[in-house]
Amino acid sequence: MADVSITATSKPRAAASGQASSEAAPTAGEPYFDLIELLFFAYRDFVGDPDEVLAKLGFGRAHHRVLHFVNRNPGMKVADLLDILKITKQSLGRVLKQLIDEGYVVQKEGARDRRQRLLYVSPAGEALAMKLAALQTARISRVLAELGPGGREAARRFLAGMIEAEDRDHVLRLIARADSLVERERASARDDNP
Amino acid sequence: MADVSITATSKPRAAASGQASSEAAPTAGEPYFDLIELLFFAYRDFVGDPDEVLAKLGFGRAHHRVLHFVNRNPGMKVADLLDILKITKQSLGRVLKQLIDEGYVVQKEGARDRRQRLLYVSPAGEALAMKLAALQTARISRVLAELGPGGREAARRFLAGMIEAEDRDHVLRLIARADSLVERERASARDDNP
DNA sequence: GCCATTAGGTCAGGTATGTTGACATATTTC
DNA sequence: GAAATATGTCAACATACCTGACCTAATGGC
Repeated sequence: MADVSITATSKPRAAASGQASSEAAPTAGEPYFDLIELLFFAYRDFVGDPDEVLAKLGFGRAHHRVLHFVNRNPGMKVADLLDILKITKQSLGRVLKQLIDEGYVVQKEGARDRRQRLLYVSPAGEALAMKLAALQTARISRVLAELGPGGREAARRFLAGMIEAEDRDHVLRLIARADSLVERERASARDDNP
Repeated sequence: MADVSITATSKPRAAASGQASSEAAPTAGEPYFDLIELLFFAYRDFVGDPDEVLAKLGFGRAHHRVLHFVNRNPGMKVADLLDILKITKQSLGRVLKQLIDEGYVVQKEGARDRRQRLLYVSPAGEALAMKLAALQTARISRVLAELGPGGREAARRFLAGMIEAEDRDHVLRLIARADSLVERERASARDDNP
């Protein structure tokens, strides 16, 4: 990003302290412009790293989301994915088909319910998903190292709070369950006694 | 979001503690899946509030971004906006034209350089921009109230750290400068002695 | 066993937002 | 006067969404 020089009304002043001038809390309805804009820029760079890798494979952000959640929730149903991503079946169908055709995702018929097409990542799919997660983790790690102890918990609480109240518990459960799911998958890969 | 029940490998276990099981720090390259996913869900809900309002006006997220930055940086050049949004002139042209045609943004010829078309929000544009910012601020306010003192600064440091290092200083300057710009605009609207 | 429901897939067509590339016009700068 | 700059525009295209309609196969209630 080049310098953005506002020419019309710009006059020399205390501009550019480097750290956005802080702690003038938006008491009477003053918008939190700083956090609004930081969230915009932070999110863009956060998804930017994976985007570059994906573009080389002919994939986009939509493929990333599908691959990510399937990797995190092996054996999930198509309907679960639709629910998490909040997109339509048709939209999911297109990207899912590409991921399957190119061997990153596989479907298995449900054992109890044979209508279901349970979703799993292939070894290549897991490798890609983990590569993308590693890129994002690297960015996060750098930040948390700068923030020191408590930074992770603070970030987590802020972000969790930003989630729509109605969905928040579901999301937190999803994250917790996925953690234990992946752990269980690994255990049963080492040793067939989950 | 409905319940997402993973049927294939799911067995009863310590799932769903409500608060994602914490503080098992990703030491040896363990991805920060929790923060990755929280960022995804938080951002989606963060932009979701404005999206609803915008949809009723026939606008999309692209219009929001343009309107937001013009509101925050009155008198900015088209080139500045291209630089912030990192999109092409043609993409910007389409949404900018709509915002101008519908009276939310106005252009004025630059005084020093008459090639420039400096961008300003109209009163209607400012009202809309502030309405959208208020929605996002309401969400943020609720979170910060839950987090207690220091929450805002922690969130700001986390988000600022997530921005690409190369751009970070520019963004922080942009935010700081916009704060003082808006303040100055208001002062000169009250009293013609900036 | 019949039938409604469910899980999933697919066709057809439309919108929003982005892209490249090529030009055009006015203005400033050297 | 020529080169560079700020902006706008035309044309064509790609992606990622959407709505609506319709299909198959399997399940489950009765």
